[in-house]
Amino acid sequence: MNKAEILIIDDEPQIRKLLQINLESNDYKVIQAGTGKEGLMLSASHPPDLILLDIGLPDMSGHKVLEQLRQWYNKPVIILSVQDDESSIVSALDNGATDYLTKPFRTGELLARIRLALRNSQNIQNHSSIVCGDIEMDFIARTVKKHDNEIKLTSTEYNLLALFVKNAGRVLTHQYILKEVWGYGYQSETQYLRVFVNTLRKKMEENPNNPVHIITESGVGYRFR
Amino acid sequence: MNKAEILIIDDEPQIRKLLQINLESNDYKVIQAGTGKEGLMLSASHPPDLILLDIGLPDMSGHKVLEQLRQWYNKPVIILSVQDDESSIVSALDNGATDYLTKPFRTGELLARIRLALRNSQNIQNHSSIVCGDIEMDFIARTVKKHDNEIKLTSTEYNLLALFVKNAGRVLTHQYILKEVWGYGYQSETQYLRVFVNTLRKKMEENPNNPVHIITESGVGYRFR
DNA sequence: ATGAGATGTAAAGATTTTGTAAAGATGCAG
DNA sequence: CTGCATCTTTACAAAATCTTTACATCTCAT
Repeated sequence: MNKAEILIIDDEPQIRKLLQINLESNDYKVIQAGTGKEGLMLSASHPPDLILLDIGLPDMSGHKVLEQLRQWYNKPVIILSVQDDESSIVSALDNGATDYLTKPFRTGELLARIRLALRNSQNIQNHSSIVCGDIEMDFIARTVKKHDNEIKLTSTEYNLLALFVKNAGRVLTHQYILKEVWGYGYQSETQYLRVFVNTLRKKMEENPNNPVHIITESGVGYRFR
Repeated sequence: MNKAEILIIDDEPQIRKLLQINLESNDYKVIQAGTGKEGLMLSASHPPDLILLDIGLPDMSGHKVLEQLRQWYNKPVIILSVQDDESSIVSALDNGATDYLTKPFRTGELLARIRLALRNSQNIQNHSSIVCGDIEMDFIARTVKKHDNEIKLTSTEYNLLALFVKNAGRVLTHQYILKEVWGYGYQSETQYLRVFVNTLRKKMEENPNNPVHIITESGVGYRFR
């Protein structure tokens, strides 16, 4: 499982720094924005898994930012605010905020509420599976189906196929694949790759002699489509 | 849509009265319990749509009530507490609470958080029992039946099977299972898992040598189907 | 066309992971 | 205290997976 990415939208650099340190030490990846506009742009170009949004931004109200975000973004948005104002809280919660914390907040509590929000968003929506022709991969269940029939893959086979599917269409070099699936120090073991690509083809392809999914790019690597 | 039913578990009658008035005037149906035991009984006999749970109960800790509730109840549980104690908040949120409000709370905020919780929970179904093929699990009675015959399971066996059933179809890693069933610090005791999976298979599977329910995913974990 | 380097394939061997039985330890009810 | 149920630990068997080897086949520049 990859690190969850959290976008902080807050104009106070010292708050951002504090949050960054705490979040990163809890194994989240942190992205930062100092204005509402910048936050909206960043979240659109590279959607994070959760957004921490300050209500008191210099360029536009956090309420406005939330409203715009919710037109398309459906992952958690936690509001941070110095305003301990009930109408602000109620309005934010009724307009799509996942939670609302008043500054100064306690770090432990914030982290717990982030865990909760991420847990909920993972269970409800993101049953993210990718479909590539007749192949369907479910990354949460860790299963692979071909024509709705489950294919049994070993752990390494699954990791290899997942790498291919996540990079469908692009050529992956032998070295890169070996590094990602087997780890550092295996980058010259190209024979492993041949063996595993072979068994994957036998399991997935209609005709393993004439593969349509795992294409070999001679001298370079493999490509999935 | 019928009125949503809210169960209040709180020992202070004046708080219950205050909540009742506010909730009923917002078109919720209110049920009340003055002790943890009573709350657990009421929620089991007639599951409400949301529970407001006080931490400081006379007969048992609200944390304990929450833990027992979460064995089968997966609709929102909002904690109300006079303790503005970070460790209590974190522990509640990490153990299944939907939200945590410190008394004295503002009614408008509470109502907004209730609306939010109900909105979020609408998509999730609440199962007090689940049927998986020939296996039927009743989370309230804590019993398991195979072809309508009750299977006798120990507490640990039951917890393990419940975890599997609740996550049917997805691969659960050894570490995750150990953490959920045995707790932190047991994450490397994979041998426990082997022993218990073995006994579960002997009790549930038609042919334990060729299990159809608890599938092993070598190198990763197990999967229930 | 040809041959060297790259890739594919099958299968044996090595290693890791998992399954199983059973003995020892623990805790709890009567 | 005793006996029973359960959990923990140990030892070994069985199975699955990974690694290695040997050789077949393909590709492409000459």
